[in-house]
Amino acid sequence: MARRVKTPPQPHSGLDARKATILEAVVVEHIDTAQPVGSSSVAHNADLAVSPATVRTEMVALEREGYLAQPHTSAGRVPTDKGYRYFVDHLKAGELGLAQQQQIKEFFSHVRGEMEEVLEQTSTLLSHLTSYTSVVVGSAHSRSTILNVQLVNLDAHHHLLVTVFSDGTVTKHSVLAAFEASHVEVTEASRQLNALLIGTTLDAVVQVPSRADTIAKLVRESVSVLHAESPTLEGEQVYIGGSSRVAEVFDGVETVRKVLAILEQELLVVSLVEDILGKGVSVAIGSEHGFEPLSSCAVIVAPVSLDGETIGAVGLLGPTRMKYPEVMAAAEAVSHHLTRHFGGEDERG
Amino acid sequence: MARRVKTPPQPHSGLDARKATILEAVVVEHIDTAQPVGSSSVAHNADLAVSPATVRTEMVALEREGYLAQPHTSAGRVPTDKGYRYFVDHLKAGELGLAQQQQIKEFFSHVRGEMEEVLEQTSTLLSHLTSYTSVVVGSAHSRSTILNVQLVNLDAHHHLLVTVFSDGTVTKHSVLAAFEASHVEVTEASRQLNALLIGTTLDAVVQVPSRADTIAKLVRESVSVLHAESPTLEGEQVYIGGSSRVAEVFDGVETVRKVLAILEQELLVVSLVEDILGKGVSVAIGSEHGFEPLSSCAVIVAPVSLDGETIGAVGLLGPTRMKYPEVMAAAEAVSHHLTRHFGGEDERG
DNA sequence: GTTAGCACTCGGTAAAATCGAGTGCTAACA
DNA sequence: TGTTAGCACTCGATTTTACCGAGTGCTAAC
Repeated sequence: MARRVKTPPQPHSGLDARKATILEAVVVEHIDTAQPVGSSSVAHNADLAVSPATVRTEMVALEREGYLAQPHTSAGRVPTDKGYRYFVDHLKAGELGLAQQQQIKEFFSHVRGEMEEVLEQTSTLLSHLTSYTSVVVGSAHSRSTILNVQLVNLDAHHHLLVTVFSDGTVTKHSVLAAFEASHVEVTEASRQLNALLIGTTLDAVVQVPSRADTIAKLVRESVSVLHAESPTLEGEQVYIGGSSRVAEVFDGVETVRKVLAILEQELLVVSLVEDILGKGVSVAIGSEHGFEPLSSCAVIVAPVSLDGETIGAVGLLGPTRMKYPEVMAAAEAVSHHLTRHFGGEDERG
Repeated sequence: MARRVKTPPQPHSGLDARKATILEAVVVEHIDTAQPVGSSSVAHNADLAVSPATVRTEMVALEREGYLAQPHTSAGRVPTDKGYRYFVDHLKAGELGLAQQQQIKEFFSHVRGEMEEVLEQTSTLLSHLTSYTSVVVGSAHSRSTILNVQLVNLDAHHHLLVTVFSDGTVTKHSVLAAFEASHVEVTEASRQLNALLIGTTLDAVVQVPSRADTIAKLVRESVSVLHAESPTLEGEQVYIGGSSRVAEVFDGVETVRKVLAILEQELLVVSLVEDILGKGVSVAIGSEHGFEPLSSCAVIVAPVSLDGETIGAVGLLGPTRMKYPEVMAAAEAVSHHLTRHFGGEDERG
């Protein structure tokens, strides 16, 4: 699924302390106000003991180096993607508001149910916490082994193949047979399927009986249906929370439309998240991810793991001028809680 | 203000032929242009052999009777909800474009897979067909009987209860036991559960064994987990297609936000659709459904049935000035095809 | 009942005027 | 050499004004 190479964060050259302070001040204020930031407010705001004029000369330099941009002459400065990147890279560990910590704790102490439900509710939680749109991805189970298979007959021709995997996921597949099969035959086929499949993974090839009787045909049909499962499509669940936030945090109908259109395509969302996914909390700003229609967005992703393996991810999507510290902290906190939730004392969905 | 002779408000039925023609012309043009419609364009457009002045007098009457409204003096007229209602009620059977008929046929001849997937893809189809946001609801299965139950153990304490219903749906529930249970015990519990539950419905109470051994405890735990299932929440699937359309067809960020926020809440959507659901294609315009935040929307709903019973619905959501004829035709066509698809020759998900 | 004629209304648009935040530059200063 | 005050200048945003014209309601004639 993940195709593109991730661009490693540029090792930023210089930027002496004062330039860094100024850049940070610009980013912070612009995130807050959504307006271009002028030299005087920076001079006041940050505890630089310098005049606006000095700030201005520094800003010219920052602009030349690509950290800031000017919407037009005689306007304040606005951070570029590169500016945000610097800001994010030099962020000290974000702090999460007490209220939000409380909310997370509360949520995870009360939540219960299957993994699917937990993930779905988590996406709602995340969007409430951050007021951005959230994306929660539960990864595919193609590596899991089969714990149990059951062929259930609906009527003479229609059967349902229900498969339980070791990671707790369950799939069902219709098996439509051209021939009639009795209840007894289906039960026997079910038994044989279990003998064949238990312990194997989906992509493992199994030896199917070549006999021509009803039972063998049922078994063959079932196995082939199971193998036909597209490994990419199935099992990769996507839960999107707070899509209405898109209309709040982006301006411009066209942008809103584009972002919503992307969110509709779950496959795209999955690959986007997986591209960005790194070891800890990862951020893709503006054009850093390859998705042109999302060039005005920033995406924050944190992994969720079980037994050391990444089994999913939580993500947040907002404008490039999003509240990075809080949102990154929230993503990290939730990803931690989720990891503990699935790995730990509780049921494993 | 000059007081005129009061004419008692006409009961809905009235509207002589000419008024009806004028109203229809206004509705059609306003749906097309989104602009207030003036008397002269109506006089031209509709094949009335009358002058704009006459149209104007009629419009005054239509306004007095509540079918039309004026955004402000010296602007054209705009249909009210009542106006749209009249239009819809007096619509002759809508005709569907050939291209769209083709698209539907194509879709249903190729689509396959479980009901869930079909419904999901249908929602995408609908939104493509109509360029509005679509809602597809698959109704709950609480009335179905249980065909098969399987208790699978993940490890000593975690088990998974997988239930197959006669309508082809499958549910899973985690069963977390405080005590250890062996593979053999779980298998036996599974067997007993099948004996107990096959053929019953979810809300039927079953006699559970009162013994204190591991197997009996597993059985009791499983049955209670199954009964704990909220009958409203489970099984009622909602698929929303083309939510990005919201940003296209509504104007005003606030409206977009509100509509998206509603769509996020699946329960609300289900109850909205079920409220509107009638025998054939039903329409709710503006404030006709009780949802205040959707007062600028119209919703079109058509039922999907299996064996004479309603098992779901397809819906379309757009602004009150939506293209009723086409959209109603599309909803009807798709609902028909779906009904046939599930009832007929194909697999039944 | 219908229509032409007409004065009137009022939102929308465009041109003009104004404002002011913010800039870049220069010259003086530590 | 780096910093700063001073200053002229820029240019988007806002307000003001003027104006157009689509569309109306009314009236008087057909």
